[in-house]
Amino acid sequence: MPLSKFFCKPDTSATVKRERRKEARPGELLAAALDLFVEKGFAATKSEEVAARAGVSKGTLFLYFPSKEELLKAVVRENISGRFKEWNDEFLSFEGSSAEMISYCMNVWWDRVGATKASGITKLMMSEAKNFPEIAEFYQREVIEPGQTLIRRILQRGIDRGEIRPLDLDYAVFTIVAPMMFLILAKHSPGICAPMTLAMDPKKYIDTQLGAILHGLLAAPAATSSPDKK
Amino acid sequence: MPLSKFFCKPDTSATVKRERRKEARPGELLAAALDLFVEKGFAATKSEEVAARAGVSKGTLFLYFPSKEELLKAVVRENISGRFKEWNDEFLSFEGSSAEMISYCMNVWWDRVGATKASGITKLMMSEAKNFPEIAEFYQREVIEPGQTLIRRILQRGIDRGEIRPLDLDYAVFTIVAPMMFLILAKHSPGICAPMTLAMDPKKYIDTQLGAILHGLLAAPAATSSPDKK
Amino acid sequence: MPLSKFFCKPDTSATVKRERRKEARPGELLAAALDLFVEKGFAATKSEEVAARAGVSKGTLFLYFPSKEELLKAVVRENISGRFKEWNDEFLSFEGSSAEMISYCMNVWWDRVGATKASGITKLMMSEAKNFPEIAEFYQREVIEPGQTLIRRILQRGIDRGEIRPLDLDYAVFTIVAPMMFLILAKHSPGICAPMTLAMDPKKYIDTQLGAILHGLLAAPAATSSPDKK
Amino acid sequence: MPLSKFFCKPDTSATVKRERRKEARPGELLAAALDLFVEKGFAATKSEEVAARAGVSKGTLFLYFPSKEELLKAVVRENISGRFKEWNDEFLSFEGSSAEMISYCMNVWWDRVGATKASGITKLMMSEAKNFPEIAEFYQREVIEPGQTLIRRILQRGIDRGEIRPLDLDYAVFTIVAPMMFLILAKHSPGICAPMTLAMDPKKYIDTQLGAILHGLLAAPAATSSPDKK
DNA sequence: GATGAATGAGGATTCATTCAT
DNA sequence: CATGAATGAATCCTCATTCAT
Repeated sequence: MPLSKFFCKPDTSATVKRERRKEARPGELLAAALDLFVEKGFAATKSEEVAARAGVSKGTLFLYFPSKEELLKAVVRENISGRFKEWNDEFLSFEGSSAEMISYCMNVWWDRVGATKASGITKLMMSEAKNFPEIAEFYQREVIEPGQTLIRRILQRGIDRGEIRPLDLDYAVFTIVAPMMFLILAKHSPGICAPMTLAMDPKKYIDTQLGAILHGLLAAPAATSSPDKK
Repeated sequence: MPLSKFFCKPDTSATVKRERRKEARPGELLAAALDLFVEKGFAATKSEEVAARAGVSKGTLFLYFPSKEELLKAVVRENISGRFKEWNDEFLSFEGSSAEMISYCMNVWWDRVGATKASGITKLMMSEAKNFPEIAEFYQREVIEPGQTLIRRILQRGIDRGEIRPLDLDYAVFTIVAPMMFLILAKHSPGICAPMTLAMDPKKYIDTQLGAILHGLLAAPAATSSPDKK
Repeated sequence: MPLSKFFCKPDTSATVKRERRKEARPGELLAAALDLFVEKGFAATKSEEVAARAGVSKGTLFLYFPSKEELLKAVVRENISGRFKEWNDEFLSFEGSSAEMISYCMNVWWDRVGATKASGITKLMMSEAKNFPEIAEFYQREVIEPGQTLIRRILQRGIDRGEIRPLDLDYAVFTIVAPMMFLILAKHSPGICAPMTLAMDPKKYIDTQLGAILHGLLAAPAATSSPDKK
Repeated sequence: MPLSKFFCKPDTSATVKRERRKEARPGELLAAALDLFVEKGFAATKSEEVAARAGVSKGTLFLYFPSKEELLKAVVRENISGRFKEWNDEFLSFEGSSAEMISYCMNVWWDRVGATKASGITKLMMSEAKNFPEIAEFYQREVIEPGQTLIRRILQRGIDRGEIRPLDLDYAVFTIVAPMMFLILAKHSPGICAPMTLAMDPKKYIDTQLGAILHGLLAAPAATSSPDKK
């Protein structure tokens, strides 16, 4: 610890560059890796590309991650928020109707996950789960299970309060989950979900789906709805 | 299950089998390639694996397809049903209610595409579209656009007949499409959609989603819920 | 198995080249590897060099050996003759004097091991034993132990017959072993043992050493030999 | 064990230790390098390991030695005793019998070289001479030639005095040299010379070999054994 | 001086593709 | 036609060396 640390004004210019970078490196590399793995797939991404996108050289990547595969693991670990407990608490104290709750749930998910880079992880797992069972299992435990549990609780609460029809929850959760997955696909694989000509607005999509999910597509005279049309 | 199964006498002589195989080679290679590309991704699949699964040697693969990439193109081309025109006609003459039509649409799609290997193509495009723009464009043209047009027509017909609420069709089609994509994901990336402990029954899933999509999740006192729309 | 095998005269020209080579490859590669590992050390030898010396390309090497390290193991395994049992039998039935036996032992060792490529293995182990303990252990078991046991028996027989002075056999074996090691060094590390100007003749060296070992360096009046000189 | 150990007061202040170390750096690096080069070979030793063992950072190593290869040269240069002239003088004035002289020679060599780190240089040259001809030549000139000349003189003196049988000196020197080389091997490549179960005592080994070399292995009735020579 | 973060040439290994058989 | 041995470009990864701090 050089004395300059005490007597000089805190390093502003030059000193910073190297030292600050050192701490920033792993993050920059993880971000670059996430981008590229999501964009091109794990196998099709060269480690040198990752390094280049992070603004460093090949060698530097391996200074921070011992192998490309460990980099992938780190990417997944890094981007899996352990935020489910926090969300759980948030929903435990939620006071509104089930419709509001579901709406809130999907919108919050979009803002905090779907719209962020973290959504790329799900896209990544879609392609790579089979190749990296160990990572897939981790993803299962950290994301899928807590997520579905959370949604299940929301629906159960709605059923208990008489706001939601009694449903087979095993399948009903997918009614909430499917649009989320669809949004991720639409974001990361444009052209797979919609014609490239349509620039989908996620918030509008969520709104529309909420309308369908909550009230159905069918027109008002609901009592008579489907059976006897013709 | 082709009709030939019922009308032709079963293959008897070995000679037949062998000659049959020779002609079947490209098809077997395409099938093997589809399986593996879907399972492990294009880049992570070795051409030798494809050959091995098709029961031929590495060299033979390149006898039928000039390169791994051409093989991918052929796989996509081969598995894209040009059946949209036929389906279109089927729906033009459909006589039931919109609810029945949507239900029929999803179930037929599942039987003819979702449940078959052809569904792998969609999974494949999810991962590889970015890497093979040429193929992606082809897929767009041959699958996405006709598919969405078909669904659009069904919904438009429903709106015209007063069976379906007036909707922004650009987004409403996703209400039908999203569950299909979700099913494909659930089939090809188990563990991404649901906990591995749940063995999802696709037909039951379709049924449940149809219930939600058509009538909404909310409980009976619907009279007050839908009117405010519009 | 093509019928040509039975009806055509055995393939002499073209057919041979490829097929014969396939079986010859591993041997050619092992020979090349032994040469180079001995010459330059394991770490300093590039796999491409090994391949080149065997007259094939880089890739071919890895067709036969999964890694450079496995190649090293194979080299050691290949060159460690399990000939000790055969030698043991040879010596069990030996009829001459102990002097003859020791002389025969060293000369035979030189002809069958020292003068052959197999001697390179010992040179190799001198440098690499520390880096590859697994291989070193194998070498211990297959070479060192049987070899020393054999020599021990020869000396014990000589002592029993009163031809050899009673000796601490643990150390006496080295009297036989050391010249062998020295010959290997002289062969594989010229300049380490003798000035480069002297082209050592191994047979002559063995003879000289046998003279020294058996009769000592000191002049004839042996009874009075060393103590009271000067 | 330098005399300073006995006459100087032990280092007390930290400052001293640190400054001492600064000056000692090159020496510590050379010592570390010798250890590691001997243990693992030149190519298999990483410069960072050398630095670490010397307790400094990678960068510091290159502050003192411009390259890994220069480090090797320095290691060899540093550890080659220029003591041959001094030894030569010692032997010129030696008064004992040839047997005593040879015994003294080997024991002194062991104490001053064999038992010290300097012996590693010989081990190092065994492995690396081929890769660094320049260093090998230096070693030749500085070690092999003076060493063998010294031994030659001892033997010649013995022959002249009638204590040693007339011998081809070119080969007779090896009778003295081989046990030395063997000791170095036994020290640095345990398991190459003897079963790992035997912890060889160098002094005892030297004694035994002297017995063999001087008097031969054969039993007493020597009168008949030596005359046939000549 | 000393450090250790960064570099990039170099070596191990893979795998699409070729081609002699 | 079919094969699979051979190839070598491409990729992962290492490590000697540099240089800003």
